[in-house]
Amino acid sequence: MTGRQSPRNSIANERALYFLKVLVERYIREGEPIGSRTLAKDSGMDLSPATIRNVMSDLEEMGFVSSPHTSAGRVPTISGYRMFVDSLITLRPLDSVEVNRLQRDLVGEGDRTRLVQSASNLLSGLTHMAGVVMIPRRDRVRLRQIEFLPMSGTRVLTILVTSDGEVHNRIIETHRVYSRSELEQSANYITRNYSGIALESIHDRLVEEMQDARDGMNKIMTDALAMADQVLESAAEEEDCVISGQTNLMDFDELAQMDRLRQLFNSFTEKQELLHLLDESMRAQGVQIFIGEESGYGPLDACSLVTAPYEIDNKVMGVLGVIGPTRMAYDRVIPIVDVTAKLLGAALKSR
Amino acid sequence: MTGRQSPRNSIANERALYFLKVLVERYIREGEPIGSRTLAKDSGMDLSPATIRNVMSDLEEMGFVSSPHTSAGRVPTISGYRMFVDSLITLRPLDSVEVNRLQRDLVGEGDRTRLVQSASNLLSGLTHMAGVVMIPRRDRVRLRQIEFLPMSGTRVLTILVTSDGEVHNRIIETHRVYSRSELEQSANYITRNYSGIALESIHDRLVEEMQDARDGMNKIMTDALAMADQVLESAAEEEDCVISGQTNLMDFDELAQMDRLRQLFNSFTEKQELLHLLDESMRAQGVQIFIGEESGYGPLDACSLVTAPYEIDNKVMGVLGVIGPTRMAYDRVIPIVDVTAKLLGAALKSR
DNA sequence: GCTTAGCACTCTAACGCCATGAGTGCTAAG
DNA sequence: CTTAGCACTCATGGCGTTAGAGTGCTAAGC
Repeated sequence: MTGRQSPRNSIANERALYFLKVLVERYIREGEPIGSRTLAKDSGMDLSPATIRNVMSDLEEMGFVSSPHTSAGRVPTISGYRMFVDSLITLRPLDSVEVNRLQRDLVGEGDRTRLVQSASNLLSGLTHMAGVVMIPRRDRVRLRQIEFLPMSGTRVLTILVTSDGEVHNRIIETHRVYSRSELEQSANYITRNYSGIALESIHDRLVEEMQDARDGMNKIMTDALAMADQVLESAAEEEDCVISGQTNLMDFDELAQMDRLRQLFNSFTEKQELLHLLDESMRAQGVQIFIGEESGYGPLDACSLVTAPYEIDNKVMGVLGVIGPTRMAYDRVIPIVDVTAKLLGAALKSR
Repeated sequence: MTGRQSPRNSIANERALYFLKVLVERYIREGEPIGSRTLAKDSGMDLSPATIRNVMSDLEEMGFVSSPHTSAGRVPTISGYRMFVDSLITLRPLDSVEVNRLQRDLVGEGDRTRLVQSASNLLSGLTHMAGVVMIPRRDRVRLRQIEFLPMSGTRVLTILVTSDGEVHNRIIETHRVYSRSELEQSANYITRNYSGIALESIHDRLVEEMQDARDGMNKIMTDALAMADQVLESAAEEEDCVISGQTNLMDFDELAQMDRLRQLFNSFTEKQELLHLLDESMRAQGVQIFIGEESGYGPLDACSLVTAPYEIDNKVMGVLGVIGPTRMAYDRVIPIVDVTAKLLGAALKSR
């Protein structure tokens, strides 16, 4: 066992990592396997290709690069990318002009939904990849007002307004026909007794009171409470995310296989698993990166996901990010995601 | 000029069209150019390939078929498809079991939006192509109720409920801060004076009254009317459509070129032009078909669009349809679209 | 002991060539 | 009008060859 074979010398190792950095940067730019000659020139260090070949051999042994076939150059492996983004990367932050423009594009959108949508658009526009913004389950949101309006037959339109100005509505089937004034009274009762209370704690109180009402044979009350509970439920389950610029992904030839692409697009429609992933990165703070199979979600195998939580008053409200090919310009994407998250938080706050 | 060259003989012509029918049917099934030998066998008529070749030559002259290159068989042209669906096609209607299943899948969805969504899903599921359902601008819909709720600062949450139970809301910037009771009064005023009136005629009345209020220096009133007008506007512009099963289209190799596909998918996100097309076919009654470039809309050049308006009480409410490759099983798709339109109409009525 | 030139080797991508076969159009005979 | 026969065209796929890029190894040089 010589030192050459398994370089534990920290200096040599550092140099190898420098070459890894150069290799990844170049590969991200060009998209083609990097040969020793190319890397020798690119590195700026005056070394011959032969030396580089030795280094590359080391890097391969460390699992950071691999070659598609005998006579091709090297490409980064997932661990290579990992090492790159964790320790080697030189970020290219946005300059103030760009930040200002971003900010300008983001404010002036009154509605929360609109704001989120435009944040997603910005992400996809800036990166030429797919942007995604998760609309969080707001857990500190309170009930503000509830309305019941009679529809045809036993149908009732229920409207729920929350403290942050979101409006949820749902059509509900009741046991008998209620008059307009009956419904109005019921709604007023509930608004009076429950407004200002956090949504998630209302349910429990409702069922409790429903029990009481049932015991007292108060059928109207039971129905009213049940209606409130239903619209509450539909308001609670509305966790969602918006994705934009999906079609940008069709331009990357590493994703150009129809079946892969199809899976990917389907996962954008399903959203379920994606939400799960985003949910996970809500706990982390700052930018988080899933490279290739790291996400553990099949359709994203050939992709990377760069996310950042956005917060209001230091409280995490949701996550946003970018989906693109594993070979993406991380040095640029990371600042973009980071800044957008901060700006979205600010924009939401000043709403 | 002999009779052969330009066959105006109606009998010969009829036979030629029969062969066109067989050719289109076969081409739709197999997807490959049809040669004279194949067609001779397929037609069931005891004729030699040579004869068929003559007929094919006629069909080519008539513009119904063409050959991709010298030694390939013939494929239908757009006019060929047109002739086929207009005069030659033998429809394969759904049997009652299928209709029942469809009906069952469609009812039980209370919400109008949900209903429309599931109709779209059904269309794409049944046809393995993309389903689209247009949510119509309801022009006979009346105002039912309006609410103004104060938000932070000068923001006001406006909620508008229409006679058919749709809820629209929007956050609006006002000139000064209004108290809860001021807003309540304004909303009550508008609800009292305008409920029961068709949405589209409200705008004119509002501006009229706004004029009067301005003359009378009644600032509160002007603001209230302006708010109502804004939420009205956003309710009016919400013409939209849902598309599902887009990714199904990736399986058709005639659409497999990335750039085309990308255009197509983008057009699904933009929707603008698509809505225009659908709007057009709202005027027609019964199933309407746009084949290839007939739609006059670039991204759909390689596609066909099969639509049918759906109606409630003989009044057209909207359009639904299917988007797929030009080479689609029209004999199956047309009945599916037709029946789904009827069922959706019925389901919406019994809402 | 690291660096490097030299060299044999490997593998892919591109190219040209050719054979194959499907299908045509035309002509002349039935 | 139908059909057999025939020459012709053209896309497709297999095959061998070449060019080029890049590697790993060895032995010499600093």
